[in-house]
Amino acid sequence: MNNKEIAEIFWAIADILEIKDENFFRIRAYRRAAQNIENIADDINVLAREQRLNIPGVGADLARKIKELVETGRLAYFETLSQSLPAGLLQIMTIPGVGPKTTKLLYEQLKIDSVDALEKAAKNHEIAGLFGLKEKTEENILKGIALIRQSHEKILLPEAMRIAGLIIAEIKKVKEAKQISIAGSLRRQKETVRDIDILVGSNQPQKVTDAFMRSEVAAEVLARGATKSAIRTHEGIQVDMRVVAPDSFGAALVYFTGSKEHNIRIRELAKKKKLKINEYGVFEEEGGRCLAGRTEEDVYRILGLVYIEPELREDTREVEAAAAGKLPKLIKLKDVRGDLHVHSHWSDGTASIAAMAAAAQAKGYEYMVISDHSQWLGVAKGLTPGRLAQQKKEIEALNKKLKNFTILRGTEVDIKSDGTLDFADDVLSGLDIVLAAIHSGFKQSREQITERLVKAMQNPYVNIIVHPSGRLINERAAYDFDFEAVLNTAKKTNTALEVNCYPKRLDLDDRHVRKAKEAGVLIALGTDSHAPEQFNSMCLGVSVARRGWLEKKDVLNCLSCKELRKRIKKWI
DNA sequence: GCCGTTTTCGGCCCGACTGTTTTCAGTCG
Repeated sequence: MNNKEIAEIFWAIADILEIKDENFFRIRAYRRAAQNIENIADDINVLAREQRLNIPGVGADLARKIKELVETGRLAYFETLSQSLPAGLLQIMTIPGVGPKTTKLLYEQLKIDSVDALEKAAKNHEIAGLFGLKEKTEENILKGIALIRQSHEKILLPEAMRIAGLIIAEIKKVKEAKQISIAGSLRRQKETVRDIDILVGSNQPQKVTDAFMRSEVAAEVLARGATKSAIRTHEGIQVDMRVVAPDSFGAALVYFTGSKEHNIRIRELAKKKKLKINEYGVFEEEGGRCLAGRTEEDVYRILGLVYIEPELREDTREVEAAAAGKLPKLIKLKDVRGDLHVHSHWSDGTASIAAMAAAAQAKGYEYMVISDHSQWLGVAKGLTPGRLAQQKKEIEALNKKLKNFTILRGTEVDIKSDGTLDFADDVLSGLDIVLAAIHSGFKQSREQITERLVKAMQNPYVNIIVHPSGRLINERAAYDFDFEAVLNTAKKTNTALEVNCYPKRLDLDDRHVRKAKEAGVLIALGTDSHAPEQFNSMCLGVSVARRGWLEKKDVLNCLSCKELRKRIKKWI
């Protein structure tokens, strides 16, 4: 049973307890634990086995429940609890606008125990007339059901940024909008987001809201209050906007950026200092004097914290680090000096090496690695050693012509299902840099896949393992492998691990990146570009790196070309 | 159910909008 599965059970327990109207704080405790279990990259099985379950929000009781789950695959408490309510009630609770109280009411009064039954009842107008419910609620329930039946995938970062950009452009036309910022999980640069949040500083909320509603992306108005409103776009994505006075913009930005857990943490901290923090500012508990609010920096400073970058605001020890002045100085896009993973039309890319080099140079890079696929990957026109030798001539000729730019000769060599590499050592030894990757056998056992990765890293010529977990967001889960074992070998063999910047990959993910840093393993950023415009996705990899607490020194391609060549040498 | 620079007991973040109400509960973020 993995972290995700155990977290799911805790989320479900919280929902059931909520329907049963149990103690709110007990419910919150389950949710907090679930969130934290999802936030760590450590394998919870290993932690449980080695008595290392010191996860925030997990006390003696939940640790015992985790152990039970890990050891038996079941949890007696959860099974008893689930049997006390129909499973369909949890589904009903996922309908927007329908919470635990309504779910309970519907079940007790009308025996509604599934989304289908609820839909039928709403259509037959059986709901209006129940205590506190009328026709409008029936309408909203039907709308909500339609919504959850659409495919409910979270959207990828670039798509969310595109939509946010269109709305911001519209709001910018309003001269009374003094400050505009994205907020929420999008500002924290999570790899996928469920909705888009926008914050505006203005003394004329009415005018700003009008512009928001007018935006061409708006398909439907979900809520419209004096300062807070929401729309749904044609793509079905919810966009929330909040307008506050410019003097409150910083406090509101902190509040609206979240995460929820981060907000709770700093509000608790404020309380200890006899302060109250809300979206309008930081106030003295007694007297209510406002001490900060205009900028985020002010808000954090009053709390005794240095500024915390949005990407770190996940309540994963960043508040403690900020209090101790030990936050990392996060890597920035402009620190990146080259791209370590680029394809050309020699394999499955669309452009020539020269065209790719020109695009990389336009990005201000000093170098790029041409890493076309190896022969085994037939679908990608993988190169034979013969064609690799021909490619060498082309690259050497280009390098002679190029000024202040170097094309490094590499390969993305396939790690075959038996763990051997697709090129012999004498082929690999002739290259500047070697990337290795798994492209097949995703369903092999944890031991087999771990062994393949470890074996590849032990090869004296392999410098980087690319897209190490093999996941495709919303499409394919990562294959199962022992990440700690991979880190240990990476450290021992001076092998870097990639953050692949392709929007659907972002692999490693932020949690694993942070573990890699803690283990002293270098990270390589590679766009995996197959066309010139794909160099743009470097910013996504940088976001993952930032969310993983990386600094410039943790990233291989923040080095100059010369330093890079030195740094990747293997000593085994 | 968790947790401790007041505490091992008694706290636990804060406010807006909707739909239903005549002052609020439920839901959401």
